[in-house]
Amino acid sequence: MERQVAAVPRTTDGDGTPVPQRLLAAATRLFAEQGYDRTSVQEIVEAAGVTKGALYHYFGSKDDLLHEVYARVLRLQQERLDTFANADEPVEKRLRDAAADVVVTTIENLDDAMIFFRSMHHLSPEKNKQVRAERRRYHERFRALVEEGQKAGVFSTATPADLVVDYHFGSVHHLSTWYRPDGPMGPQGVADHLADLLLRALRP
Amino acid sequence: MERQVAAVPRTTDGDGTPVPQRLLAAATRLFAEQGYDRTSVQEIVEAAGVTKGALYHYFGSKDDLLHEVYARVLRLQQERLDTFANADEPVEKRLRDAAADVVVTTIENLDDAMIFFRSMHHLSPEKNKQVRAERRRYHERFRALVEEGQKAGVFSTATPADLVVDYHFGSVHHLSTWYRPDGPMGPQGVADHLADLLLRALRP
DNA sequence: TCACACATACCGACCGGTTAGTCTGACCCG
DNA sequence: CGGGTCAGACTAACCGGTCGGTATGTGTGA
Repeated sequence: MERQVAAVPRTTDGDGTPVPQRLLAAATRLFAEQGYDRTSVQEIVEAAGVTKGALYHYFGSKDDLLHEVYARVLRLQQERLDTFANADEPVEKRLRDAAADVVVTTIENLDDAMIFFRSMHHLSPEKNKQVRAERRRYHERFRALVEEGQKAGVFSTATPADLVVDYHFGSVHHLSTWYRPDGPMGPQGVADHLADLLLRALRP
Repeated sequence: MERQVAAVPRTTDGDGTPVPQRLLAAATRLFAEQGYDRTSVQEIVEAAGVTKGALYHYFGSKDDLLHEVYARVLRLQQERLDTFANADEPVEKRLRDAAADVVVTTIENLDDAMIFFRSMHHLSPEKNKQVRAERRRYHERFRALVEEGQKAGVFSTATPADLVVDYHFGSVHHLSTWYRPDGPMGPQGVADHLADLLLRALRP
């Protein structure tokens, strides 16, 4: 017999997942499918099997819901990048691994990526600022990798590191536009190719 | 003394620009600033100095207005690409020129680019399909350039041409996210660097 | 019995689109 | 040359519907 942990709300309906997670999952799917503005809170609560009262009990606003989606993705990606970037490997391998990993995880969470790039401007100014700040941290960690390689002489210095990073993230950003899971290439295959292009462009 | 050309509507108010163009310009600016869904037709007509009747006299729907913005951009970019791709030059110069040019024109029309990548999913399914088709034509002309170079042996065949094109357009797509006109680098500088990265990645 | 976790019912604002009508310049006919 | 007429360009007023958000009620486990 198990006791309920106090921090977890009791109601889980037929499903075992707690309500806030269910709301977040439903919102993520619907935002990706229809866009933020075209998804009504009514749709979200219906998809999660609750009512608006429940949503506004856990989240301050529709905007908050979107912000939570962002926070989750950002945290995940920053963790992964740090792991790869701080590994005990030569810089070219660390950069390649990090570059390929962001492609794989982006493909594996295409919904989040779609929302991320399509709906950022729907966030309230302050939340937008906050997200941008965390995003910059991510960008800078990645850029540091490139600069490290440039200083060590294994990467070309022909292009400023900032631009190199934007170049690569552009292709990541773009994935949600063209990548199809039923296409000829799997996530790892795409990741290998894109990381390869980056490394080839950086050859001295 | 001049006669009015019959094809041009008479009313131009204080400004000399005809009403449909004014509506299109106002819509472009507002869509880029606030997004499609958050821009009401009321805002558009107020910015253009007319009323809703005027808008619906010239355009079938708000959706039509967006489609017109797309059509203009697509036509422009396809023309420019064709010019560069069909020039009498070695393939590596044609690719470089085309790759750099799309960066420059994108930066020079950042509003349109922003709308393009952020609001495509707001188009009605049929208009979306139409835009996608024209966009594919563009993609394929670009890809043909890469393949031509690969067959000629001047570009590496390590990466499928399709992926190379998506890689580059990813960075173009991404421009509206990070490029700032008051930043340290001008359009041509960015274009040179991005084209350089592409060509370097394609070295055999 | 009290705090929490929701459900129910409702609000004012605003949206895209429509409708009926007005103004005006161009053209035709005598 | 002149005045009637007609189409096109637009205006003002309005519509049904939907939206995000809220106020209040209720059941329940601790």
